[in-house]
Amino acid sequence: MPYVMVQIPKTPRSVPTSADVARLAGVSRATVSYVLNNTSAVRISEPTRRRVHEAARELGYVPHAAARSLRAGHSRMVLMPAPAFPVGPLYSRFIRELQSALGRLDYTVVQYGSVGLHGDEAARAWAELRPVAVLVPGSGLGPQGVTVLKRSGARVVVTVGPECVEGAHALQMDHSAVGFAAARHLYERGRRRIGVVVPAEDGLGAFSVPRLDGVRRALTGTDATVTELPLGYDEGAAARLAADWRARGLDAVFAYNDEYAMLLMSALQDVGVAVPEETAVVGADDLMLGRLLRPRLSTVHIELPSGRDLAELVDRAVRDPAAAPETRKVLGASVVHRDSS
Amino acid sequence: MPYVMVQIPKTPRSVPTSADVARLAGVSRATVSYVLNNTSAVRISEPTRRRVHEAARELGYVPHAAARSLRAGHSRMVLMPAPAFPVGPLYSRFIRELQSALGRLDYTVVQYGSVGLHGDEAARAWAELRPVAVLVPGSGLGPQGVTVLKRSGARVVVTVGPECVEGAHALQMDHSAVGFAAARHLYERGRRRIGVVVPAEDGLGAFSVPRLDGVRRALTGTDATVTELPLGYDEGAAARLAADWRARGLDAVFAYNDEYAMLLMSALQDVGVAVPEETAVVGADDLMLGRLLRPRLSTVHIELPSGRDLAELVDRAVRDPAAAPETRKVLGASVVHRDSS
DNA sequence: TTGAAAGCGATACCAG
DNA sequence: CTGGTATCGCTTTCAA
Repeated sequence: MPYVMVQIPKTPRSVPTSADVARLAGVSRATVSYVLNNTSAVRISEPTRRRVHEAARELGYVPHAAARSLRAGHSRMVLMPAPAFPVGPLYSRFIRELQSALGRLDYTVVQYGSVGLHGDEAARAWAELRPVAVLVPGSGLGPQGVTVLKRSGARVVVTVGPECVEGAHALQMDHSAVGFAAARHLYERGRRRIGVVVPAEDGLGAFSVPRLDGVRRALTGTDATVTELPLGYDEGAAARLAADWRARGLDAVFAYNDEYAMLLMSALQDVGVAVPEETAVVGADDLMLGRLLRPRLSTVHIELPSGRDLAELVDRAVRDPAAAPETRKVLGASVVHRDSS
Repeated sequence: MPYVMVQIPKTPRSVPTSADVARLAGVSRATVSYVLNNTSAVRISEPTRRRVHEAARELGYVPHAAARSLRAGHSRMVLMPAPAFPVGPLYSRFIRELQSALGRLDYTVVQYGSVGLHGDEAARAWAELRPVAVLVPGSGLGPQGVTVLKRSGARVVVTVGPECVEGAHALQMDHSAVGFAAARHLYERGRRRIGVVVPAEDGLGAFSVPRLDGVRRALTGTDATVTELPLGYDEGAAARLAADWRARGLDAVFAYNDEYAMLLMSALQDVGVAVPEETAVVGADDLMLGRLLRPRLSTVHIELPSGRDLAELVDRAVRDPAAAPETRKVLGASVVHRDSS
């Protein structure tokens, strides 16, 4: 008795494609596509749908995103470079919010690990993935980079950082506002010889330089002086800085952020410098831990844009790429006065 | 006089393809591919190479990754889900190291923002990108998920977390070792009624539960007791916990990590509980800031695997996917005894 | 040394 | 309702 041998691969050699599903279900590839995408333009009979779903499940079929977006000519991938610096709780929360908001709008958010890539080289690497939108925190993307991205199909480029770049939307987070607020606060409380901590760590320059500039801006035209204080994030460095503190004659310091502030404040106390009497200390970021030290740390509370807002901006821009790039200033900086200043 | 109109698009309507480059350079698409990929199998004349490069530059040509990997049948993308929890400095450094090490091995590392996706659903979403390797921190990936990923072409799946999953390599980071070390330390110092802080925050259960288990494991068969202490990360919650502290009669607490430890220690001091005399406090993660509080915070120093090691494991496994999945225990936990215990 | 053409996987049009 | 088939951009034989 003759019979037809139907191959049922027990251990599938290669990854199943829609053609395999079609074969197993006894239909054409087109039908598979219709069924799995719930295409409303065509009506497929219920038994067929069932067979297709069944076959897909059995084979463990997963559609091939590359093939799909190649065919479609576009994707819904939003790309951001993965941060190259130690991320704080603020930024990390911002990213999570953004991801979840974009996810709800049906975008796929991907952080691209571009270590060692710089400027336009990085932009090209991102462009290879043909993302529909690119969000770039920090500086480092020039107009060239924006052009590369747009030329390769990105409908939206948003910079999230200090600068505006031609052709890109900008969430302008002007960190100089942080330094500005801190300096104003210190000046108003009678301080005149003001130190500004500048972290020695790499990758923080994008934040520390503007913060320093903000301090300078706040104090130009006054009788106050500004002194840069390079500081590495370790106890030894802090102790060395504190050792000859009195020789510097500073009566206040804006310490870049709360962590550096705590480090320095602690070192100052160790050498007997009274905080705030002799030297006022102000941090930034309003970390929980700043409230626990004694004296409680004064700080600059930073208001980042909500991830939802950015997600909406992206979505709007994707739908209407012709619209003029928006530039929005989005960094609230307000001093939280506690006991260290 | 008839002439041929050569279109030089001033504002390119669509994104340039290798065909456009070929046209502009006056060669075939094949030649473009050879030149741009430096294919050594064929020798292309220098003038031609120059013309191709010129044309590519002029058009701002960027190859299409999807098309390429579709044709090639594989990619060098390493995918990891983006963390859904607030990342600390340890983890963030680990990721950066890993990215840069894999980058040097010519992989493209991508963090996939899978918020709201769970278990196998997430695995399917990842599989659509056809990554050559998937690194999954934390738990949440079942054997099903591993199967889906492998079936869709992933040559390597590595879990980085508490569990081993069938078919996947595992960097087993057994956080119970952290609790274990802390508990041993406290026991040896004569403490018997030991509290364990369990963060109320979402997403931390993957760490807090094993840490608690480790404490339990260290103390079974002894005369010590273990008390769970749920705690939200804010001053109010800490104050409430501290308020009726003496009623609990605990003489020690392992506070999940340094941040919760500092929060709680501060609250205890506020209500007059002497640390370490009345209650010893131990944190974990060995943050810089723990050394700044007084008393200086005892902590469990955690040794994460180096990103380079993991990168090498991935690379080795990609080259030889047939090899048996390795399971490596990689979490050093050692107590750093300071003044709070 | 270069060009023509097949084909990777999925989709959407047009016939049947 | 369902099945061929052209197509997306790129690589890679095979011929010329």
